[in-house]
Amino acid sequence: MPSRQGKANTTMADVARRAGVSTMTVSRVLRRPDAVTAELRKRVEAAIRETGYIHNLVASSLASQRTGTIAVILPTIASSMFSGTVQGIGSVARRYGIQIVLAETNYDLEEEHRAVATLLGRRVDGFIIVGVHHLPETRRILAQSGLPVVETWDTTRTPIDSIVALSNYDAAKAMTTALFASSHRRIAFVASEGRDRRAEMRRKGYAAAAKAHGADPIILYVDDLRNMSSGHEIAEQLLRMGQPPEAVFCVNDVVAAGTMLALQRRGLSVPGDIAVAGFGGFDFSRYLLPALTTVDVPHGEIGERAAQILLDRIRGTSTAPTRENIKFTVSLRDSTQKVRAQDHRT
Amino acid sequence: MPSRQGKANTTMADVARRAGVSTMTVSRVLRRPDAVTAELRKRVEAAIRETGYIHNLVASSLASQRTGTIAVILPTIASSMFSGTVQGIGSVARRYGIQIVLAETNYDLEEEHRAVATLLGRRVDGFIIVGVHHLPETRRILAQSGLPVVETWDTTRTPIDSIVALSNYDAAKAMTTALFASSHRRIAFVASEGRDRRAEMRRKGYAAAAKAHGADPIILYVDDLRNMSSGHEIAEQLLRMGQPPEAVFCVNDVVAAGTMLALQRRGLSVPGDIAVAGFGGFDFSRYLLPALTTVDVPHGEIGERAAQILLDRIRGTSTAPTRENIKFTVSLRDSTQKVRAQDHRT
DNA sequence: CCGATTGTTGTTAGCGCTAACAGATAAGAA
DNA sequence: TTCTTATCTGTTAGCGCTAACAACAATCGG
Repeated sequence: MPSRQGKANTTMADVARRAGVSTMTVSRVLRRPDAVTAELRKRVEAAIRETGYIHNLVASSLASQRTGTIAVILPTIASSMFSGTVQGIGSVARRYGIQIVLAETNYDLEEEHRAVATLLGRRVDGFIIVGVHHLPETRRILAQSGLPVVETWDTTRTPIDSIVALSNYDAAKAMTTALFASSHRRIAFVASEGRDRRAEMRRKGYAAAAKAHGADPIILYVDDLRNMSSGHEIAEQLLRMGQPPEAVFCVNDVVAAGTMLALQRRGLSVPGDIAVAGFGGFDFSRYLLPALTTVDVPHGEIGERAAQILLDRIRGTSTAPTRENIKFTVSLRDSTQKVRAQDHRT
Repeated sequence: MPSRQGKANTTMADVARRAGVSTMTVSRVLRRPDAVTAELRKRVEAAIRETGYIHNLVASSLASQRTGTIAVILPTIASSMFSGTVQGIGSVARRYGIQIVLAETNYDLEEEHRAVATLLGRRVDGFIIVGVHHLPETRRILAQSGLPVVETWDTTRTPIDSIVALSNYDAAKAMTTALFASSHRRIAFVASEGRDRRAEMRRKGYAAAAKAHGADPIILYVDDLRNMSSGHEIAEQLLRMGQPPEAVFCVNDVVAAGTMLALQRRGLSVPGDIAVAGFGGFDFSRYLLPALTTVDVPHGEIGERAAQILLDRIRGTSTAPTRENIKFTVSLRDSTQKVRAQDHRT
C-alpha cells in the first residue's frame, strides 16, 4: 500500500536495501556502531550519505521506549536566573548524547503541572525540576510514571525522588548575620508577596537572623523579582521612610542591582548612605560599581550535579534516591563595605 | 503477547475498553473534542481520569506525521541576548498549542548543523533560526526536508525560506551617524574577531558611517561578546591609547555596560571623558547610570513575527516565503548625551 | 416516503523503527 | 575432528497511535 502521505520519505529500509543489509544492521550502525563489522558499517554509512537518510527519532523512541531526552522545568528561562544551571545540565547531557527539553512555569504550579503532563506525554526519560513545591496531582503523576526526578534549588525532607538541595533559608540567614557582623544595624529585606517558595525561605532566613540579633525585621515588598525596574519602587519606599535602614538585602541580584542604581540615580551613595546586598552570585554582580555583595551559589555545579544524578538513574547506574547539598558563600564586596567605598558619579 | 518491557503502561486501548468505545473515539476526544458527541466525550474523559492515562505523543507523532513542536535555534540561550525573542515565539506558540524545542549553537556552524540534523530526526514541524549564515550542508538538509524555515536577526537576499529581517549594518550605521551628529568626532567600535556575522555587519555599518564622515574607523577587539568582563579589556585598551576616542560604540549592550562600568571603576566619567553606546536595547540598559545609549530592537516582536509566519506556513494558511523587515530605533540616552530618539527601517 | 445529505463512530492498515530471539559463521577447546 | 563458545546478522512481532475509509444513523427536501 502506498504511503498515506503520498510523499515518500527516505526510510531505514531504503538505506538497508541500498547497502544490501537488513534494517536491523542499519539501526545498529546508528546506535551501536561497534556491534557491526567495519566492512558493513562502511557500506551502511555510505548508503546513508548517498540517500540523505535522517534517522527518525520519533519511530526510534516509540520502538525503544526511550526518547533520549530529559525535561528541565524552570520558573523562568528568560531572565538570567537559571541560565547557569541550564548550562551545567547541558554540559553533562551533551557528554551522554542526551537532549534537553526546557519548560517554563512562570512560578505557577498549574503551569508546572501542565508542563509535566505534556512532557510525560512526550515520554522524556527523566525530570529536573527547580523547586520542591508542587501540586499533589503533579507529584502523583510523576511518581506514577516511575521516571527519575531531581528537584533542586530548594530543600525539603520529602523530595519526590532525588534532590540537589540548597537551603535558601540558611543562606539568607548567613548573609544577614554577615551584614550584622559588618556593623550594619538596621537591615531591611526586599521580598515579594507570593508564590516563589525560594524567595519566601530567604525572607524567613533573614527574619530569623534579624530576630537573633534583637532587631525587628523590616520587609519591603515589590511585585516583580525578575526586573530591575523594581529597584525604583524600593528606592521610593526607602526614601519615604522616616528612618531608613542602613542596609538593604534583596531577594536576588537583579533586584539588588536595580535598587543600587535607583538609589544612586537619586543621589544617594552606596554603601555610604545605604548598603545593598543581593542573592545568587549572578555574573554581572561583580562588575557593578560598587561591586555587589551577594550570596554566591555555584549555578553550574547545581546543574551538573542534578544532571549527573538524573542520568545515573536513567542508565541504572544508581537505583536509590540521592540527596546532595550545595554549598553557598557569602561574598562581601564593596556595596556593603564602608571601608572601600568608591565615589560615584552620574 | 506480553509487553516487551513487562511493565504495562496504560494505553489508549485501556481507556477505550473502559469507556466502551473504540480507540479512535478516544483519540478524537483528545485531538478534536467537537467531533464527538457530548455524551461519549464525557464517558471517555471519565475513563481517562480514572485510568490516569497520559496521551502518548511519541506514538501520536509517528502516526500523524506531526509532532506539534518547532525548533528554535539560537547562538546562545544562557545570556539574555535572545530571551526576548524566545519569549515572543513562546507567546505565539502557546496560543496554537505548539511546543518549542530550544537548541544552542555557540556561534558555531558545525554545532548548528548538528542541532538541525538532530531536530530533523525528531521531526519538528518547522525551524526558527537566528542568523542567515549556515553550512551549505545545513541549507541542503533543511531544503530537502521541505519544512518551513524562518531565519531572523539578520538580513540576506537569499533566505532559505522566510525571513524576519533586521539590518545590523543599517542599524550600526544609524547609531554611528547619530553619534557624529551629537558632535562626537573620534568614535571607536568594539568588535570581536570571529564567527558572528551579525557582529560583523555592525562593524561594517560603523565603518561605512565613519568613512562617510571622513573619519578613520577605530576598531577595538575583545574575545567574548557575551561577558561584561570584556569591558575591562576595552578600558585597558582605551587608556593605553595616546589619543583615546571620545565615544565607544559597542557591538552589544552587555559589552557596553561592561565597558562603561570598567571606565567608571578607573575613575573616568561617562559620558564626560568617554561616551559609551551599545546595541540591542536590552532591558537593563535603561537602568544603568548613566542610562545607556543603544540601538533599540523590538526583541519580542521579532519572535512573535517569526513564530506567526512559521505557524502560518505549517498550517498551510500561507504557502509562499514571507519577508518581513524589523524596525530599529537609535535611543540616545545619558551615556552619550541628551537628545531624542529617531526611527529607522531596515 | 425515499434517496440524498450530513454527522458520528468503528475498522483496517500502517507510521518507521528496534527488542528479543534465532540462525549463521568463525574461533577456540578438547 | 567435534563440540562449545563468541561474535555477528537477520527475522519476527510489535511500540501506541491515527489517516483514510467504511458503516451506520439521523435529518431533510421534494
